[in-house]
Amino acid sequence: MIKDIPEISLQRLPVYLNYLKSLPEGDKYISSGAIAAALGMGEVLVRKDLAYTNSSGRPKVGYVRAQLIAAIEDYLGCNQKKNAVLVGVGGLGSALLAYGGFSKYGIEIVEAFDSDSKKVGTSVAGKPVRADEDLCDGVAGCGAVLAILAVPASSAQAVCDSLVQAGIKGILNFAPVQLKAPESVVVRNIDVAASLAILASLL
Amino acid sequence: MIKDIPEISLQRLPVYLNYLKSLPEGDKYISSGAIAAALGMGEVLVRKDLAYTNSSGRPKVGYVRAQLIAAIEDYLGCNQKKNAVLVGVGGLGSALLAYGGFSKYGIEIVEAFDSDSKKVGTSVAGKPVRADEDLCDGVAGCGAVLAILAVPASSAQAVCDSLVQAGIKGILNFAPVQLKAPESVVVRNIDVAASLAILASLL
DNA sequence: TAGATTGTTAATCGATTAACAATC
DNA sequence: TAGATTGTTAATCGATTAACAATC
Repeated sequence: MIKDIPEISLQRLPVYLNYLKSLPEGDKYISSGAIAAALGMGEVLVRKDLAYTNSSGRPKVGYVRAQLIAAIEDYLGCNQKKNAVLVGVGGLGSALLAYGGFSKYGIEIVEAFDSDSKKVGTSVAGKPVRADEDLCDGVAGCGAVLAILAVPASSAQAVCDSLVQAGIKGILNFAPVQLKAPESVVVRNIDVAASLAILASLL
Repeated sequence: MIKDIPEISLQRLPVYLNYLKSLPEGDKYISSGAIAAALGMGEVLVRKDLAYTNSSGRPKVGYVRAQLIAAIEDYLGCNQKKNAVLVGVGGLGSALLAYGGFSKYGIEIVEAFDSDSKKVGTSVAGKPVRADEDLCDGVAGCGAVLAILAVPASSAQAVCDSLVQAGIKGILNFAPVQLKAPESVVVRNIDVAASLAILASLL
């Protein structure tokens, strides 16, 4: 699914989606200007972003809110169920396993992996924790294409290699390391500490 | 501390920092080309970014690794101790309270707040959990300028208002809502589910 | 019809990259 | 000296914004 959308526009789609969903049921129509004002951005930008999702509005009235939500959800693939695995059942990993927010994007974390034999065999938030060694089998078994990497920086690259080997196509990495992976595998990073530090340095 | 650096360059500084720190002690010098190759970016970009930190290299040899680390740390304010509070001691909040990664940026989470009276009075990862009502006093008492918002979307705006009232200047928001705050308060968002959805839609 | 709003084309702005002089 | 690397200026590229025609 190669998309003709700048990644920066893509990143704004969930923001629109959350906002549109938060609107009262009664609001049938919404204009790009209203969205822009609520989110603090330019209205042309909003229209351009929305245009990528194949949604369209009516001059004078705006967009039908329900249609717009459906178009964004469709574009983001919320209706295509995707399985994910999580590696690293520490504090963050456990919290993500318990987090229900992935489902609105059609994503479910189905299995977790950890190197700690004390955790292996248990289940967290109803999801089985398996041994790192089972990663390849596990990924194949559950048909996961996505992985969340929540292990310490020191083991992140090794786990990444295993995930790639197992056939994972997208990795969301929480370890503060630049992972090396083939071009065919998409890696994105979230570094919470760095994000807070950046925020602090803007004050 | 108004910085003459594009935020996008600022965001790359922690990446350089992590990489430089990961290098073996023996490596005294490092060139922009080597950094660029390791991180998969252009070498001119690396030099431009590094130039913002007031570091400088020597033609032919490169940068002194230790100096570069010090310059980036200094620029990011890692040497100025900053206190943060965390609101919402759920799974994610607890994980962040236990996470040690903030200290390398000079940030410490000193107190937590939660609306659940069962949690109030306990401590998580050695940090006291207080009632939401104590937020204003707590922030004043510990001199925090930063806050991590890890409450459900439904209460995020109300907590944000309290944080602003309490004098917090920067908020890292994990709830999938666009917070309204005065211009003088910097808000940045991390939406893990949206990040994974975006990643998925790039596959 | 007049006015509001969309969608698109052109202009601007900012970030990245290319070219190159300086220098060690 | 020759070659590698920095730092900066100019060119390119991409994203945002402005202008405006289309339309309901």
